[in-house]
Amino acid sequence: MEAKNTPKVRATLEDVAQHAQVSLATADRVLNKRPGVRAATVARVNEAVRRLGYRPDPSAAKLARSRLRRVAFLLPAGANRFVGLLSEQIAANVEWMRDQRIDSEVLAVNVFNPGELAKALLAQEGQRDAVMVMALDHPVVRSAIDQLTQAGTVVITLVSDVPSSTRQHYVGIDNTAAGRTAATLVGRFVGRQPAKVAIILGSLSLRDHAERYFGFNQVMAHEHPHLTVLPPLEGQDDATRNEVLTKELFTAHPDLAAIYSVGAGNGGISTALRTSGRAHNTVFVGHELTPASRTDLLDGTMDAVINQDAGHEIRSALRVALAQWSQEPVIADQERIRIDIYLKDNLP
Amino acid sequence: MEAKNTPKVRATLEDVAQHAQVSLATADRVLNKRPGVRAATVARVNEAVRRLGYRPDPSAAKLARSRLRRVAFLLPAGANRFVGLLSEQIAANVEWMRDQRIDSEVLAVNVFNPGELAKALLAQEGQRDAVMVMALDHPVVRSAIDQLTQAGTVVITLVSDVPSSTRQHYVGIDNTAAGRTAATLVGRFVGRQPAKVAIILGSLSLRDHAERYFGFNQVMAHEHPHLTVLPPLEGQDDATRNEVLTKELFTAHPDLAAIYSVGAGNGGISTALRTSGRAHNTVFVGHELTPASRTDLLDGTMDAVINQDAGHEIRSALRVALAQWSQEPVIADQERIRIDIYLKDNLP
DNA sequence: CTGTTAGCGCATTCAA
DNA sequence: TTGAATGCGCTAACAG
Repeated sequence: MEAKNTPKVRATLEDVAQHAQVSLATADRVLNKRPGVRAATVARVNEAVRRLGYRPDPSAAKLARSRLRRVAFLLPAGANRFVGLLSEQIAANVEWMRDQRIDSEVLAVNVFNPGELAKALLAQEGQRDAVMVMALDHPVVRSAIDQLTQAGTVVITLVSDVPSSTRQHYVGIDNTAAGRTAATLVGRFVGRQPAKVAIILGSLSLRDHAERYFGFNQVMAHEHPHLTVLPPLEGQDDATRNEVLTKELFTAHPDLAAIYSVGAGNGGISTALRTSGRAHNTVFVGHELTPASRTDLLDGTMDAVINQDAGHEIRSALRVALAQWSQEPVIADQERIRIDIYLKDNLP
Repeated sequence: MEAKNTPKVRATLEDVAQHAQVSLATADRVLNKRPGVRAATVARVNEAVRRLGYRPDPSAAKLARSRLRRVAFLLPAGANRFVGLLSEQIAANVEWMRDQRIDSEVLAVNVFNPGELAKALLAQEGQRDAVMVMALDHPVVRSAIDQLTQAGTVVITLVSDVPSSTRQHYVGIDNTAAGRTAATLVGRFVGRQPAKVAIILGSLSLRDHAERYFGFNQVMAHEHPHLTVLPPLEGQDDATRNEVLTKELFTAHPDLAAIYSVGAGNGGISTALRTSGRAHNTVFVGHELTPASRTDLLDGTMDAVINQDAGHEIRSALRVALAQWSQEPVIADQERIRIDIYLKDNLP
């Protein structure tokens, strides 16, 4: 059961250099893709790397490196609980980042304005080794991302993807699957009798919201045809607006059986449910585990919360960046962000 | 938003030594709790560590260390799918372990025999820096664990805990909560009409099974009183036995509404459900995501799978050990093993 | 009980 | 375009 295929004594860059008949410095140059080495030499070194199964020792590399890698997190400005969690997790990982020779900074950006976001992105060119961005999927933003990656900056999209861009990686959940998951929960919790289901979301122009909505409808249509899905209501992720929308919903559809909240601002929905005395007989499924949604889950106002772990997302983004810079290995299934389902019973 | 409280330039052991007026070697001795230093000197060094906010650089420490830390994984012998997943994950992490100066070995033990397990544990004394064990909670085992930790070996229980022992850490889920989670799923999926629910488990003498059973009953009794929970059936985690038990269940209770499978051997239950044509109208909730349970979920035979991520458990155990040995930081919420709920829609 | 010293494997000047 | 030399922060062997 032991790892017998990996040699007990690891090849060093020095070994590679010897086998390739070059100096340590040259070997290092080709390893780190630095210019100023003849093509033939590059080939020789790479061949030696292959033959020896060389992989750099991350510890040695970090110790020797003087310069810190600079990374920027571009997060939406404004008070969104989930974004707050992301910031907290960034803060919680500064020590670890120091150990990894990473220096990070959080920049608040008005994400809803594509122009501003693009400007903020472009301002990072040359300033950072990586930028992690919770982006709006818009042509202007896409092109800014592309320009950044051209310039050699690692770009990682966070939570909401910009799939058509050249970003190196997306860290976040599959939002269509998340929508489907919500639908199954709602469908099974409501039961077999015909009923109405409402959807409240921030805006259909947000990629993640649109995808969740799509997934939700898919499953509803195919697997729960006895349930009627009402037209989606856009509350701009605002609790106050959501509260109003929810109340209107109740008057228009006294027989409403369930609500799926796609975005933020769940507090408003909870309030409406509670004040109207319908908290326990309306199925309410929403996203993101926060102190508020946790309470709602425990007191029965919410029935399930679908979550993406902010801590995992931050660490994953960082690990992926590290892997891009060096030749460090990435454990694929460790970097897959899961769609967590929380009931009152399995809260962390 | 930047980390302004942590100094840009990190204190080194050398700095600590200077401030404490000792040599590097002595500083290192007290840092690593090695003997042969006067109490007064120890105090001076520790004071300097505190004042400077010193934390060792893990990269430097790993680079300098020649000896590998030796860890043993003691896993149940015999073909259990989940245990297989654990082994796979160990294998998948050998590269990473090498980077961390860890050398691991997997030992198959007959876990159901306390004497054998204890013997295997004791055999590790002096041989390993840490042992990760999927243990049976039994006095003989507990005392073996205690003896190991006395000897300075880090012991980490995996998947099933031995709480009364002096093991440094438990890596696994809260099984009572997992049982509660299962109950809520079953309760909500079955609906409001009175019905019967069956429980199949490996053995009530296994701590994790007993805890899940307990949690399940708790929630059933308090929140779903209209559901009748039948006496638990013990199938020894064996698929064949479970199939027989399930068939007997159907003849004895033609109106059975749900089955909660606490342990392994779900294949037998699925087979019984399918051959009797009840796969889609019996709620079936079980544990551990394997290729088989994944299929059952997708074809509707299973309704939910409660999982603990084998990969996370292995990496967590390793990280915790690393933290015990050195002063490396542990990110608490990263080490909490979550109770994952999988429906057909959020499969990874 | 304490100090001196020599690397660990790589990044990074500075020369050639 | 390439090489030699230095040092990152720590561990560990060796001296006293």
